[in-house]
Amino acid sequence: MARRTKKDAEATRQCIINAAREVFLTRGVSRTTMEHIAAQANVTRGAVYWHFKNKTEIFHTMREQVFLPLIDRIEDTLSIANIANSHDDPLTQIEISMCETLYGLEQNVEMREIYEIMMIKCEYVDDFATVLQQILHNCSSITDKIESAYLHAAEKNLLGKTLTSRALALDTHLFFNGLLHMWVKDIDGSRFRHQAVELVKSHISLRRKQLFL
Amino acid sequence: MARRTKKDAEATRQCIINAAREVFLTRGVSRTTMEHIAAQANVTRGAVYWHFKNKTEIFHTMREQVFLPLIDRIEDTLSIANIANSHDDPLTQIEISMCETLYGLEQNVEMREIYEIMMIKCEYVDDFATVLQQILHNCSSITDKIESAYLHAAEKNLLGKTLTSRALALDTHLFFNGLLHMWVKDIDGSRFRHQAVELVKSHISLRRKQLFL
DNA sequence: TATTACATACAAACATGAATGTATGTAAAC
DNA sequence: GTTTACATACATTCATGTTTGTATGTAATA
Repeated sequence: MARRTKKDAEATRQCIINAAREVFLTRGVSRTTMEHIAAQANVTRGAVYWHFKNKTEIFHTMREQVFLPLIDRIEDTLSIANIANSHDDPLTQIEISMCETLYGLEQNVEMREIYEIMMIKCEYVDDFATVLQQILHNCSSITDKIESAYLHAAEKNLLGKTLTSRALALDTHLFFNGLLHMWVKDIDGSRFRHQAVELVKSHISLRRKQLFL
Repeated sequence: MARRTKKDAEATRQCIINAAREVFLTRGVSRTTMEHIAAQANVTRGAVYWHFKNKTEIFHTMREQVFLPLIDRIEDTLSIANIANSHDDPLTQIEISMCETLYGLEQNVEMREIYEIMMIKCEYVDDFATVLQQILHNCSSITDKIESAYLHAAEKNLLGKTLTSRALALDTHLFFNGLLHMWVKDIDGSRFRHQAVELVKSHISLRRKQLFL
């Protein structure tokens, strides 16, 4: 086949990224070869090497395409401005933020698959070690956002316990991190997925001050 | 080199397992070759193939050697008999169980490394997919144990909130799962490791009924 | 408008280096 | 003497990256 138009080329490129995601998911990142990706995308390795330097570059591109917007959205939902302007109280906002992510996982196949790849189909060594650093950085950032939401909640006297907002935020973040991991590992959906939202609500309600004691 | 005594052979075998762990940690499981392992153990591939069928078998052996006893210990600490007989209350028992695991991670290099390998240096596909199932099974079991501990706590009127023991147990388990993940990923120890025990205590104290309201 | 010159988007072939598993050799233990 | 515990050598497969070939798009030129 000969040269295609720019639009076609871009389609090919995206096709390769999608193919990579599918193969990564079934074979794991390390065991996936350029040939696997090419075959899945119905092109030759030549095409793949034309668009990407190597497998690592495909991985990073794939990740950034779905993951970074996602992080942005979470951070946005939990931003101070959003918390302050919302008609929901801060605790509900935290709850909503987590539920939205879960909803995204349920609805968006790409997102679900990339999460799965990053959690249990990828080895964080060499070129991939930097991703870990980015993840840690994102975690810090999100925890900070949650903390400030809890601070707001404390100001509004919504919290029942005397833990610091920092401790609450870390606890929430670790809970949600654990939940996402189990959500992904629970492939058949029987153990966690069906009750994930309930678990989030329980988690938040544990923090809420009980009225009418 | 020629034939050694049985004792020597067993030492060689263990040496290979240790070598594998070290190489898995730095190179990831997939990218580790039999040659890498052999070199690290100061033997040839011949020796490795004599003791193990292939890399997967080494991995499973390594994992079972450290991980299974660990699970047993956690389950033991949280067993009904232990909870009932202890002079500590059930909530403290849960706290102790988690702290003991953290202490183990801090003290035991092998345990720490294997955790790290299993969490971020291994792709759960093909032969390794079964490990995921085992992990899920262990998780269920531990969550059940935590739940029964919370039930005891409820009976003793130690809990502050009206959540079910099941919900509390799942929340705790997810929290701890998330904590372990961050503990492992936080290689330089600056973000989580130093405050891990505090986080566990905060988590439990959130559940405890406040006296003198 | 037609021609020219070049860049683009691949396919196909090639060269090289691993990595695996197996087969064979061997010396010492039992 | 036989088995054990390896080391060494071999055959084969696989994956990578590069190079080369080529048909077409595209833009400048005349």
